[in-house]
Amino acid sequence: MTEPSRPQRGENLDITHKRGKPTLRTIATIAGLAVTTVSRALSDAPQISLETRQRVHRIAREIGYLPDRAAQRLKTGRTNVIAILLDSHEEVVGFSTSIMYGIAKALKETSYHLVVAPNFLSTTDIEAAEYIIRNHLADGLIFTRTEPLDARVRLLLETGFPFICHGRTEFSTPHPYVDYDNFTFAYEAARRLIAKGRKKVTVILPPKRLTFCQHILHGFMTAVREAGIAYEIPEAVDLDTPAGVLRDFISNRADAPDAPDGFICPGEVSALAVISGMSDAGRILAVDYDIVAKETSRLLSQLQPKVDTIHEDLTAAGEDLGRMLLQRISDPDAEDLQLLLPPQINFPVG
Amino acid sequence: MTEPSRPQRGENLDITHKRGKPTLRTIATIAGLAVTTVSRALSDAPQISLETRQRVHRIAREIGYLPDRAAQRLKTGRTNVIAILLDSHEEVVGFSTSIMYGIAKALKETSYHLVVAPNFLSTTDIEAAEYIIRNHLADGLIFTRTEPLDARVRLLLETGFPFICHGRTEFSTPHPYVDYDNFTFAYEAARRLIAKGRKKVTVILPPKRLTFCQHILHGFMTAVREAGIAYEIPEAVDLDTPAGVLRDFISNRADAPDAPDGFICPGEVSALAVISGMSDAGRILAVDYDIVAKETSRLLSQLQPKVDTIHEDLTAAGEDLGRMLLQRISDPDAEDLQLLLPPQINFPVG
DNA sequence: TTGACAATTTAAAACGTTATAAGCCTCCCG
DNA sequence: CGGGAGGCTTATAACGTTTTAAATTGTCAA
Repeated sequence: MTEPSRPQRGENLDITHKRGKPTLRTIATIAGLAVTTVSRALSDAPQISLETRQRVHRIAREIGYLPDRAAQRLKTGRTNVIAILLDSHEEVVGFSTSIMYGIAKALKETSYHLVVAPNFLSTTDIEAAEYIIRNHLADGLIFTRTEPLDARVRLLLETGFPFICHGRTEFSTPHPYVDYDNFTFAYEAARRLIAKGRKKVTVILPPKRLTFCQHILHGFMTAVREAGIAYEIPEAVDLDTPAGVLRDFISNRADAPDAPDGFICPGEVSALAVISGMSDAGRILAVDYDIVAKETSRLLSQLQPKVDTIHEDLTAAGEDLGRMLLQRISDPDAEDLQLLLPPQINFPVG
Repeated sequence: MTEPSRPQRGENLDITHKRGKPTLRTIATIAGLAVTTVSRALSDAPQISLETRQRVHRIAREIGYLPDRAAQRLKTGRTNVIAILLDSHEEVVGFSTSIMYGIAKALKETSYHLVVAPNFLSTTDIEAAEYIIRNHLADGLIFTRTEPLDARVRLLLETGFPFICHGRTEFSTPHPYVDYDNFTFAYEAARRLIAKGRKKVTVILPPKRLTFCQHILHGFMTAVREAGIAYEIPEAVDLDTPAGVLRDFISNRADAPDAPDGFICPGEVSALAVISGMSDAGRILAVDYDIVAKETSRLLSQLQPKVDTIHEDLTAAGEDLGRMLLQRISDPDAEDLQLLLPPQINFPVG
């Protein structure tokens, strides 16, 4: 199978290259082929004979050849880079690490790298996106915390740049997204509280500008209206409120008349803050009040087993985001790039 | 100052380029200069006249020129990439997001990008580093959670590849690092507990293989010996123990004889787990026992103000890591690339 | 025997940048 | 007036890949 005496046409038989790394030329010299042939063989072009293709692949594997990203990028214009836009919100505990881990998982075995593009490259996050598009710093973009008429989405749709976001929008043009079914989360959470016999329910909403705030509110109100139960929506606090402020708010509210006894917390920190606040007011969890919380780690359910939890798997979401963005990049007309992930309900029986 | 009638020597006066992006040639055409000249002018080579340099810079700014990373990388061999090795440990809440944010902050305004290299590119984390070095996928490496004879550090020292780690090692060859002064943390934490009149102190240690476990133990033991106070070191649990397991362990221990009444928790989750466990055993924080905890967010002190906290600013650490790695890259002989960050003690007076 | 054709392989050019080595002036000195 | 010497600019060649077009085979019908 090996052809040792094939005529070597390369004028330079020195295999070790200046920078030491094997290149196409290294393989070409070894195989006695032209660089072009090696290139096409490696990309499995049908014009290259099967035997040659296999031989080239074998040599490449043996000498540990890896195509030079810079050269490929320069030639093809493709960067093989996925950028993730971090906004400065990231102080919130453990938020995007899981998502990034998931994305990285999806990118494993592909030639894509994941680069972190913090929004403070520019003054606003939209400018960060603009900058990346204009200068072709990536082939695709991922970001989170969408708004109904998200400026980033608008820009990306206009320019036709591949992207996927975690969260939906209200644009009429469909676009790729992965989202968590927050309607169902809030609906089931409220029903759980009602089933437990709570008399007045409430919910710590995300900041109003975010799309999923509406979804949660909608799910909450649907369950509340179905049951005809009392409720209230705090205006002074949201999920981004510092834990200490939220805690004080809750404890003050508990001391006032008609305090709610059922809480929906779409985040672990808020659940802990509610527990602290209620505790300050002398209320005992599972006795005086109940909480249903969304958790993205196993932290809350382990620390506070009396909290009913509904899980959101952000690592899985990240994996979907990565996978679907790659699809979008390779096929601009791809369908089915919208995914709504179902809540994982962990209520104990009874 | 502008020279409108300078002879245009380029044969191709078409400024708009195929891919639309301005290149050196675009500037060269506009300025009536050679590409080489533009290149050197932009890098402020002294051989180029000041006037030309300024003119070229101005044009570049006006048309929004940004050098092509791929071409630069191909030509110079420099990738302009910093890679951060994530290990799968990242489930732990909020760990590396702050560090990454800090690194990104340090890389802002430079030409460096931050890429996330999860260790599962390969089976072990050392292989991930090997892969990156071998294939020149980055100019420098950042990683965390070092061990005394860390395999990654050994490899990087041997190959001379630029890196910096969060945490120290015990190699005789000095290398760049940023670390938190965990000795002082543990020492001051123990002294605080002792000052509060606690009779028996304990500490939840990090996994033993990590360098900073020794530092914490050393600080702890120093304070304990100075004061001649009772202590114990739990063997069955560590900082990576799931919160629920730790909680059960603490509560069981509290029910047994000679239980400690002073806890050092070098992590927020462990502090919350200890509080839960002690609460299960009917013990009340600040009455029956005290905790001094390390916190990397403001979460714990806001939720549990009775916990004494010592702060570790991971964003700042990340910024130092980024900044110092860039120094190391540009000057292999740079000194002073070792930084020990002091604990920020937040004990209330009294 | 000669094209024609398919099946392979190849040479050459290009992507945008930088490094090397020249080039072209102008000025000054002998 | 010849010849450097500076001061500034430039042409050329690479980096490693892919693309376009062309060349080299062998095969087979006319």
